[in-house]
Amino acid sequence: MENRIDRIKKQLHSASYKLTPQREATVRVLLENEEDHLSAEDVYLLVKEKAPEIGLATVYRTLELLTELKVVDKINFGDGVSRYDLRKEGAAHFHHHLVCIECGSVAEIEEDLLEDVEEIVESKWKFKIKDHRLTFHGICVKCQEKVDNEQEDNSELNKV
Amino acid sequence: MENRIDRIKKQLHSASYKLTPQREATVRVLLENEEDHLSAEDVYLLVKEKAPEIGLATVYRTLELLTELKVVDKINFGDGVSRYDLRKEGAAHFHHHLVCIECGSVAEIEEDLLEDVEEIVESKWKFKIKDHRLTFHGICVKCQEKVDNEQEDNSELNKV
DNA sequence: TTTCTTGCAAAGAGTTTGCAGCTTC
DNA sequence: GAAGCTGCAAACTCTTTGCAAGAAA
Repeated sequence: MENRIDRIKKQLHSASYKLTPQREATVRVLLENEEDHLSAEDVYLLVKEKAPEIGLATVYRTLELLTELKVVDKINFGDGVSRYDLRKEGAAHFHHHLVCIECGSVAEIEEDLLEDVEEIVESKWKFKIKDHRLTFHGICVKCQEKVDNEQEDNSELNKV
Repeated sequence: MENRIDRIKKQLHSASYKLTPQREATVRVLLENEEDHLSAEDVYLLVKEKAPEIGLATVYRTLELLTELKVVDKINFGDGVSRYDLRKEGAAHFHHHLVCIECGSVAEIEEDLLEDVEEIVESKWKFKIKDHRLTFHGICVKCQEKVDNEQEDNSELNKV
């Protein structure tokens, strides 16, 4: 993890920004919660635990900065808040998401899967693709099992 | 177009809603600007031309209603505003978008293209897909040509 | 010193809500 | 006249900005 911090520090420096304590605390929170899709507010609350004097505006400014440097990706699942997702190192493409419409959980797909599709789009629409956003909305395994169990329960009840 | 209004009217009725003059005006604006990706404000301004007394809140309420009935899809290209996109009749899947990072134009792709990908996702991640959002960010044909011309201009200049 | 960065508070943008009045059945 | 719908204004949420003070080069 320290290496990643160092690399991010270099990225900041090469764009003439500093890795201030506030920025570092913010980056650490993102690294420690890599699996989650935190909103600015979420990040703020977590950073506050390490650096209580930090202001929400600083968090917003840092997240904006990290987005600009492509350290994180700003995503939006349609719930009115922007979320920030650490970009995997060396990942050529932005990963995809599976959003469960039952429980709201968000899973990530690292695999590209879009190579063929992008090829078609570039040749057929003459569109030079730089980035993509792919989100599937549906029902996660857990919620599917939940429904199955309920149906089972109901049939049990009907027997009685 | 009248048929589509009629069908939307029926959809509303079957959910016990009425097609009031304000709602009809809103739907007509959406039909007349099917190619665009209007924000609530955009819709409001256009509706005001037909029905000047309409309020912004009514437009928001109508768009929410239409989203609920799946007449329109609410989308977000990350610029802070929600946009509303009329769902194509009979379209099994939500269409895709090509957003130009130069000029901001948004083109639509009707083709599904994701059949194979969805199959993989459903079997490998056991995720029951209900809907998807796919947006490519890149450079549209026009802006590519613009860049080409500029480069040409520059080389012309260099000659002199 | 000069430049960058921060925290705070205020402002801004987009959206939602409460409510009284108006329609419609 | 009950139920649904509307316009208006106020409220709310998320995000950005202005500014004086602080930290770093």
